[in-house]
This record gives sequence, structure tokens and C-alpha cells, in this order.
Amino acid sequence: MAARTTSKSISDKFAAFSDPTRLRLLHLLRDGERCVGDLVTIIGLPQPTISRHLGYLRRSLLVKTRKSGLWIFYELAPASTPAHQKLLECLEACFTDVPALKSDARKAKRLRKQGGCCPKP
Amino acid sequence: MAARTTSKSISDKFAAFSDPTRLRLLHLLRDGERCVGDLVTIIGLPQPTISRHLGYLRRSLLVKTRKSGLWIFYELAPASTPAHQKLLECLEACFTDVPALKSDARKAKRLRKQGGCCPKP
DNA sequence: GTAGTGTATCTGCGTGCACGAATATATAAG
DNA sequence: CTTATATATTCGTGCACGCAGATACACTAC
Repeated sequence: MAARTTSKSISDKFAAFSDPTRLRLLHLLRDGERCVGDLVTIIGLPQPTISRHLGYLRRSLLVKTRKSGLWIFYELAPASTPAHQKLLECLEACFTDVPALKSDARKAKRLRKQGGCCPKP
Repeated sequence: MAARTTSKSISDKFAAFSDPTRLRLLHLLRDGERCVGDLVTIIGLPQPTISRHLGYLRRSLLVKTRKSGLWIFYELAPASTPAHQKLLECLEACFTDVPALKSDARKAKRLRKQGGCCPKP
């Protein structure tokens, strides 16, 4: 359904939300941008896997990227439609449904304090 | 991801929302229960296709069924979690995103007046 | 230039869904 | 019991995804 080319349909956004790993990524990005390396550290899956999921999120226009030297920072895209806005609200609500989100949040907080893997601009 | 057996995870609910036909079915059920035949009439796809999508929605616990004689009535299931509640709110918001929903609503209203294909209990 | 790090993409394999077509189940009517 | 109607399921094909591993690309440092 979600093609390899940029696809802005709402169905593709729902599809993006339908994978637990992508839900974890989106949830992590709620408190600001992150570089790929930090996301890999927090989630604990291989880097190519994380990059593939981030690519999926980018193509469904759920995240934006910013390049700074060697690092690429991902952040949530602002809501473009009412349905997109409601989906972002789902993200908050999922916190009680998906157990992994809680431990992710703990690791994320710790990593912020330590500075992460890349220089903060 | 979404198994053929009953699956109550929130990811499967997102997956259920990620198909345009299922989005149309869910949207139609917002104003009360419908029998399969009426849904077929409104959507305009083959009956086995509609039944297959309804089965998917049933397994993800998004709809409930009620049997009455020869007919099976489908209706939206009440929200079971905060995320489920937000998803139902997405349904409203999708109205502006998915063009098919508008013409579905027109056909649905007309069919209500005509009584549909099955006796109303 | 070479080396090294951060990120993205490709390859191969397995699984599950979408669809069309045909068939199966269930209830009702004669 | 036979027929008709309403709904569900199965079969086969094609496609897109998930993962792991290997590799390619981009930028930086030396």
C-alpha cells in the first residue's frame, strides 16, 4: 500500500502507525529531534532496520529530516490535516497500550542527559 | 502482523484503518448498525470482498456483530482503550481527506429512507 | 589521496494481505 | 426435502512488507 515513492494519503499514515517499531520511533520523536544513531541505541534494533522504518515514516510525510554534517536528525512533521492531527493524539494515547514505549522513554531520558552520539547544534 | 486469529493489539487496529475500503466501512457504521447487504450496496464492491474486510474489522475488535434471522448486523464496537477512542475520532477527521466518504454518506442516507435490504427489528 | 564514521539502500527469504472466482454454511420458504 | 437468499470462507496469484546481512553512499579527519 505505501509505495516507495512519497505518498501523502491518510491510509499510508495509518499503515505507518501499524508497525510497533515505527510506533516506538514516532513516540520517541515527540520530545524533539533525534539523530539515527540515538534512535538505534534506544530501540536496540540493527541500524539498517531503523533506517528502513525511518524511510517509511519520511515517505508518508510523518517526519521531517535535517542534515547537519555527518548526522541526519529526524523530527515529527507538523499536522497537515485534521486526521493527521488526531493521529498525533493517538501517539500519546498509545502510551498505555504498548509496553515498550515506557522503557523507551526511560532510555531516551537517560540518553538526553548523556548527550547522545552526536554534537547538539 | 494482523493474524487470522482475534488480535486485540493497537497495531492491528491501525492496520485495519490503513485500507480505504475498511475506512469507508467504519465510517458508514458511525450512524448505527448495518447489514452486510446494505454495505455492499453502498460501497459497490463484491460481497465476498466486503465480508472479508468486515472479518478483518471483527478480528481487530473494531466492530461487533448481531445476528437476526438471515441477516448479520455490524456496528462499531465501543472504545476499549484511550488509543481506540482517539482512533474513532480519526474517523470523523478523515471525512475531509477521503473523497469516497462523502458520496458514501449520500448513498447511506438514501438507503436509510428506502429501508435497505433487510427487515428492521 | 586513505581511513573511518554515520546513514541509506540493496539482496534474499519468508509471511500476510488484496483481489477475483468459486464454493461452503446457515436460515428461511414452499 | 428442495430451492432461494444472506453471508462467510477457501484457493490461487501477485505484491508489499519484515528481517538480517552485506554493501553503497556521504561526509569528515588525517
